[in-house]
Amino acid sequence: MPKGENTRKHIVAKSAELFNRKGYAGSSLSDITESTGIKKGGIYRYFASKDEIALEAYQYAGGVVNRKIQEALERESAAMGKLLVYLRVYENVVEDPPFPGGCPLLNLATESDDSHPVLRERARQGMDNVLDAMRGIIEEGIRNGEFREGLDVDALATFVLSVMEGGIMLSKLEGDNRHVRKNIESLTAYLRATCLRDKK
Amino acid sequence: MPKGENTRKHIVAKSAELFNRKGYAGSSLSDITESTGIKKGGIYRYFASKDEIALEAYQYAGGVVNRKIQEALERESAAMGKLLVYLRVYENVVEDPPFPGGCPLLNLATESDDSHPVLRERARQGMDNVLDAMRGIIEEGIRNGEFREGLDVDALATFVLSVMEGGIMLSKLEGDNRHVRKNIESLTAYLRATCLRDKK
DNA sequence: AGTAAAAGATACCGATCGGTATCTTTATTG
DNA sequence: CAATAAAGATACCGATCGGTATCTTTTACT
Repeated sequence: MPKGENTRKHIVAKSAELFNRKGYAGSSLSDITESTGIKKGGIYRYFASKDEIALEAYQYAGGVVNRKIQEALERESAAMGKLLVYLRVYENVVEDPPFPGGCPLLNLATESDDSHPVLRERARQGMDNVLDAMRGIIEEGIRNGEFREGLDVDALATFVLSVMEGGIMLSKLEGDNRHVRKNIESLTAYLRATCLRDKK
Repeated sequence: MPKGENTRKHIVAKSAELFNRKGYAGSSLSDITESTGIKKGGIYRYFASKDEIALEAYQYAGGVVNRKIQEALERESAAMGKLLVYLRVYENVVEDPPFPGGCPLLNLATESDDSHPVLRERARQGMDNVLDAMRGIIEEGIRNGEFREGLDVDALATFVLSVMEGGIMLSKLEGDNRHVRKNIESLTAYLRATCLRDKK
């Protein structure tokens, strides 16, 4: 374990917070040197460009959030409970988000979709991963009889992720978790009313 | 009507496209001079700072979208139809958004919430306006018997706006309108199942 | 047509941008 | 402990940033 590996990880971790808070264009190399305590010379030893840092940073941020989701998923058995986990992780976005700055996917997607193809591709991968995971949960739910058959799996995954991301945006903007929380309730009602096999 | 008024509007209109596509931090004064064809000297005659341009630009972009929504609302009589209008306006976000760059509220909110208090305040106003309008539609729906009584008005407005914004984000990122479209169907099912008084 | 005011272009400001070359310090290894 | 390599700081690069002072052109009014 070479000495510099820790430095590299430190740069990635600190930059990830910066990028996720202030965006790619809104974060400068000087911001990075300031928050890491490492001068430019030290940073460019490990990364070839700001893009390269950002790519790893968002990967890292996504990984942190994903780990927390996986942990919470293990505590759920029902498919419905698992889908709701994605929203519950952001239940306290305002004061205690799973990663500082909120949802990395939301932040990266909205910033990059019209301007930065490379970062956009990273965002798209993140989206695909989440949608895939959700589809797996839904299909499992259908297989074991929790969800009705004939359910539009793609549409439900899209719906859950949309409600989650939209709620995060609103709650962060208002500075109040009520939007995410109300969405958890509304989505619960939706799943009960139109997805469950035996309506309880 | 002084000559310069047109110039001013021209600057606002062009800057709005820029900001909504590439963000506030991602758009430079040079970008504005380039897209407007007006040099810096001309621009700073009408605006004191980049912030001031951005403020008016997002106001303008929101106004354009809002006008299209109002027009579509007039063609709907039922509350449910009216709520769905907000999503339908973005039915073709990818190739034909109501404003270039997608939803100004979504873009401004995600960029400004952790970094730019002034722009964030503008975004919050936009959010409040939309939620207010939706609440009005819902209350009207309850009053005339279309929606059941006891409906959580705030929660429903939050839910509709969340599904809309989340779908826009996903569709823009994937470059495919399917997310917004599927959300229209899912939301329709939700409204039918849990909000309508007489389930049809 | 002449004149004053409004509009806009040119040229410049210091600061910061992303990035690099080079030097010094710190670790690692024989 | 000396030699060597890895790590990081310093100092600099040209370009661009947001913003301004000044000059020229166009427009409007008498």
